Amino acid sequence: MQTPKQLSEVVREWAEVFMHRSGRDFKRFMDTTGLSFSQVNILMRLLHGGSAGVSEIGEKIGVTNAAASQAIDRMVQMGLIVRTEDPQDRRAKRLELAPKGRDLIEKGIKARIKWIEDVTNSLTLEQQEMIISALTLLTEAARTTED
Amino acid sequence: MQTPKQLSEVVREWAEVFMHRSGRDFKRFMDTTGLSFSQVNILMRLLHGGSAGVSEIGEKIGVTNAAASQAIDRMVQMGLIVRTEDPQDRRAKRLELAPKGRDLIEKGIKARIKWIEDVTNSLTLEQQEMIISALTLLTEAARTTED
DNA sequence: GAATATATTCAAGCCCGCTTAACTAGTTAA
DNA sequence: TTAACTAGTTAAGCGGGCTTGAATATATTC
Repeated sequence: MQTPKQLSEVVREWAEVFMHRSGRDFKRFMDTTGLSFSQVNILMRLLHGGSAGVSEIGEKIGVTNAAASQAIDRMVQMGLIVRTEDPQDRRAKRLELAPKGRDLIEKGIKARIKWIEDVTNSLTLEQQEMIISALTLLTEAARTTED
Repeated sequence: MQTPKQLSEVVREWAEVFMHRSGRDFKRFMDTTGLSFSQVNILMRLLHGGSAGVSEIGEKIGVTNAAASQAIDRMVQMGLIVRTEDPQDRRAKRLELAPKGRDLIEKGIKARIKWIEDVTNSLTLEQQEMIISALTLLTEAARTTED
């Protein structure tokens, strides 16, 4: 067994547990907020990538511009997203998270990972330190290769 | 800054990156397989928890028994799930992943985490070892507190 | 064994997100 | 300044997953 193979195996098992457990929480989040799968995806993208245009978002989440426009419009009316005209190109709109939207999606993420905190609380400080180092490393590495 | 606070912060950032990146792949997986959000959830649950009954699954993924029954039936016809009568209670059905279904959902998971492998490949062996240890720890801890 | 409860399925209909196609407005270029 | 192109919105309609309520079959209880 080589290290790379072990690593991919470990990642796979971790992902399996993670996806399994966050699935139900994700559904509950959609139900309680009244947001669709695509809408949550949009909020996540805005949280992570800052501002963006309508068609850019549609392309990223895999729907038509029309669908993206509709999904966004609903969230603008809910006060989750701020839609302003792009001063450079007045055809285009610039979309950003409103404070309310940022708060909502961050709360959603927190709810989906709360069980991890519960799990890590039962570990020793040394183990927690190791996990901090490892996840920091992973996060930073991931951010250097953004899409 | 206490260690617990750092840890939760690190976990939150990691989760944010993870969810952001797997969102698009998840959508693509649904589109290419023709499966709904609930159906993927069901496959994930069967992969993780072994066999289960219809209403048990409905409850776990947050829909009515009727909805679960329908979603499952479609996947039985697709050959993804095996539905057999429970010998103990012939009213009940026992659902299990068919080999085809197991294969499909495992491929889906792999596709959703491929970017992690790409990311970790650029790390040193020592760093990889640390990540292996940390994720193994997390996975095992999570499994001791199953829902 | 009659009544009640449980597990699942069936049937009808609703709701909502998505797509296509048309439309508006603004930009670019000849 | 006209034509072609781009960004976004709007409108109409479709499809599919969901819910409710009834139906079927088996278990349990008295």
